[in-house]
Amino acid sequence: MTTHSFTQAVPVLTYQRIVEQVETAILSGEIPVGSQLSSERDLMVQFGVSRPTVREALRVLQSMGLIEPKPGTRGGPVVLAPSSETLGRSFRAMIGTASLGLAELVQFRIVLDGSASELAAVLHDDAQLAAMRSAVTRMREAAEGDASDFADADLAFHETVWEASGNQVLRLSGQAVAGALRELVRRDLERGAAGNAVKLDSARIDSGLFEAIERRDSAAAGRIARGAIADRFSSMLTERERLALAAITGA
Amino acid sequence: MTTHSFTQAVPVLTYQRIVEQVETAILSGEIPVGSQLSSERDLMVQFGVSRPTVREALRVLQSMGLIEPKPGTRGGPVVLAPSSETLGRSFRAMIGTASLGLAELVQFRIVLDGSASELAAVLHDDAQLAAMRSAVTRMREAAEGDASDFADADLAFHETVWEASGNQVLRLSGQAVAGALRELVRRDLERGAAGNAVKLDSARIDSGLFEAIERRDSAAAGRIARGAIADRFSSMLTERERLALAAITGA
DNA sequence: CCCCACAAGTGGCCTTACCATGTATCCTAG
DNA sequence: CTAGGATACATGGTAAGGCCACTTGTGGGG
Repeated sequence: MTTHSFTQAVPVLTYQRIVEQVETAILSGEIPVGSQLSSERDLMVQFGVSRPTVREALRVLQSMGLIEPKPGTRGGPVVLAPSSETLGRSFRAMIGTASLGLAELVQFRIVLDGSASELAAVLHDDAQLAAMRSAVTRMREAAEGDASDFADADLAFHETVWEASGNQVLRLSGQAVAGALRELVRRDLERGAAGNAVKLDSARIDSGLFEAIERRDSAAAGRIARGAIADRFSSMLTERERLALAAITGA
Repeated sequence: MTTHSFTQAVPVLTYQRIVEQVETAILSGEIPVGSQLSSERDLMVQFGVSRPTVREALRVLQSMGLIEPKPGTRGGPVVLAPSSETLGRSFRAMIGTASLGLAELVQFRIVLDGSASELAAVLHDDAQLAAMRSAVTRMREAAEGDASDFADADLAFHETVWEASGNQVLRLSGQAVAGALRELVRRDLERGAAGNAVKLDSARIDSGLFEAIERRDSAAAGRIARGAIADRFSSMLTERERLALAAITGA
């Protein structure tokens, strides 16, 4: 018996082949951004398939953020400039569908925020520094006032830190995980008296983080950012989970 | 003139509304992973639309990695467990269209691998340790042999580290970014004589990482993992990008 | 008891068709 | 000659109906 390695004989879906052809053509630059493909009716003769099949392929490409429909004469799908939107959606989908424990999200957030703060300390510019300063000020002002104002300022501060890190991936994944966490702890923040103390604490810590970034102290910025999140959520974790956190907070 | 804030009057595409409904139902956990939706023919009466419209919506959900078609009696779209595949595709798409720099991806990988290694050092169990040991051994054996064997062992090693970190988000994100990077450096690894040296280096480094994890030295594991990736890709980065890397490698 | 053939249901794909809308052209009024 | 608008055409969005290959479940025969 000759052992010959055969290749899989799975049927290749026709709409998928259209997606692949167009996708590689776009990613390789063969089809430049801003140009437009033939209309659905033209594509259906070019590929030799029916219109619904062409449309399914175009929908997939559209959901990948590669094209956008454009009606009218001289219309046709236009090739889009790549956007970070789909990447963020992928993160959200992954976090949303993965049945995640709070500890995993907290760990991930610590990792992201810590690194982003380290990078921001080295790479920030004046405008970003000003934005951070204003956000910290707003946090302090809102610490005893409306919870949503405070949350907005808090979010704006971290948003700027992510931006100052100069890394889109950090920013997008940070947004995704922060959003998921916010959902989980909403009740925790709103329950009465303890709220103000927590907010004052957060304001003080973020203030310290800001100063570390301002003096470009990368190590301190990372340490503060990591510790802040660990403290913020430690009361909601088990002993074992707190122990694991120690490994990445560097404390 | 009364300034009343009107809401956008853009027509909402029907297939898009189906996508949104199903998406939120899945992401909120209302439809559990592993279960299956009604068949296309049932969905088309539930939503009161035609089958092509249902199919377009299902294609989009499929391209997001949320569902998978399943033919046959008692069939219907099944809700998938989260995968790193779509996230990796988003990375590759953004790299391909040059809206994401290699440096950002490398930074992200350093952050993820470093933290995963720190966690793995603290949290690993015996089975995972054995798997890592075997992978490292296979790497050494394949260092002078087939490139794909080596890559497989290398991948298996890091896979186990991610798993040992006990954090699904880290694992999925790590897989995604590693997959995207692997695509980019494939040529780099295969080009002739330098290949073996690179592979021997990698094997030696991973071996050191393994030992650090084995003796539960979290700090060392993180340092080695970060340095390994920084070294591996430093030749593909600019001077300024290498400088930013220093902020997160802790070197 | 096991195995296999058959029936039913599913996704994949096609054909045809209609509608609302966006674009371009041309024709008219100034 | 120009500016404006009405008209015709092409585009995407959606619907209805139908065929095929394949997967699955089940019941009948060994």
